[in-house]
Amino acid sequence: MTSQTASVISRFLPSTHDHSVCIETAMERAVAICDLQGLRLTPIRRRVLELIWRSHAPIGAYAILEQLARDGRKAMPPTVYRALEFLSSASLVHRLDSLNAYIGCGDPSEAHSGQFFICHKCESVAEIHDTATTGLLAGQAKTLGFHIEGSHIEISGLCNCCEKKESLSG
Amino acid sequence: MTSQTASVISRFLPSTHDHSVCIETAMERAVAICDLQGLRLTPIRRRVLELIWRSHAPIGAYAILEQLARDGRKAMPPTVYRALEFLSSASLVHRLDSLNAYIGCGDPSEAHSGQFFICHKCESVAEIHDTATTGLLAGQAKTLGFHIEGSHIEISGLCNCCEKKESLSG
DNA sequence: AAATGTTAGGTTATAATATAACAAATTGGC
DNA sequence: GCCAATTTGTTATATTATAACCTAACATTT
Repeated sequence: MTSQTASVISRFLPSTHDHSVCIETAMERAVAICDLQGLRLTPIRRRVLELIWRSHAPIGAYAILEQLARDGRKAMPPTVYRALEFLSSASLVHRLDSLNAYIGCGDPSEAHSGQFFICHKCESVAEIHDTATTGLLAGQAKTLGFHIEGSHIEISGLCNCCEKKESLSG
Repeated sequence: MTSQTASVISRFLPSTHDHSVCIETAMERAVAICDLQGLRLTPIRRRVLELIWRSHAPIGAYAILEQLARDGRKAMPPTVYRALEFLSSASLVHRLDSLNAYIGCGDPSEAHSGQFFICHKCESVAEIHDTATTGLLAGQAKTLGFHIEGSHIEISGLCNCCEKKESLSG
């Protein structure tokens, strides 16, 4: 019954997966894309992106700041927010408004705003890009007389893994 | 092509409409619903709700605080946030995460999270409740192995009225 | 009336998130 | 090297949100 219109950008992965591979792949893609698009992935921006990917869960600006401090960099908030703005505008990361936090995007090939499923227990996130959903919303917008420019679609709940744990302890 | 599954909770209204009617209707409904559900719409909560409705645009907690101050109340932040939590949980208002602001809900008959179309120019908001959209997302959630508990769907762009103005000035 | 429980609101302080404004340094093109 | 543009540093502050503890109001039972 699920439509064929959705591309899954990131799934819920078992906690056993080798996340270092995710990070490496993401960083390589980021370099390639910035190269292609003439964007400057400076050391700070690169490091912030890497820190976001290293965090399994969405990470906030000030948590990133702490990590930078551990690197020995004495970064201040504007530094981080600037890097986040750059990365967001390049779709290398997405901001999750419901958490005031950022998550890496595995498919930054073009500007987009995905749909996010956020587990409020383990804080893992899956991102999809479902054109059927955006199509329906576009239809509704037309009816309302509204010109869509961007969207934030964040669904909260429990991933399978956490739901199982809940039912065991319940 | 628009589905029949969407109920429009609030539309984009001409700026000429008599908003005092909106406010009165909303307040009467709120009283009725709280009465029915045994919820206590205390003076502060009532006043905060009214202030949210009086604002045509989504309004933030500190703007509400200022308004309360003009009433002569010397309210502090927790007072407002408590009222907002009460009103949110009763679906009398919705929080718009993308704006850190609140908007009144014209159909608080049951707990729900709607879909919001937010004009970033005039700041007006339309709310719909489209079961086709939520149905699609539910299908995607099933595929991902995710148990949905709530959603925040916020679409930003321009309402018809503002789009016309843009094209004139452009 | 006194004791108790429950809910709402008051008060103080501070945490957490984000940006303005301007100065300095770095980069890329010439 | 020099210019122009971009990026980063720095200081200060704005904005949003909550913790923790106290008091008031009211209802129920004793």
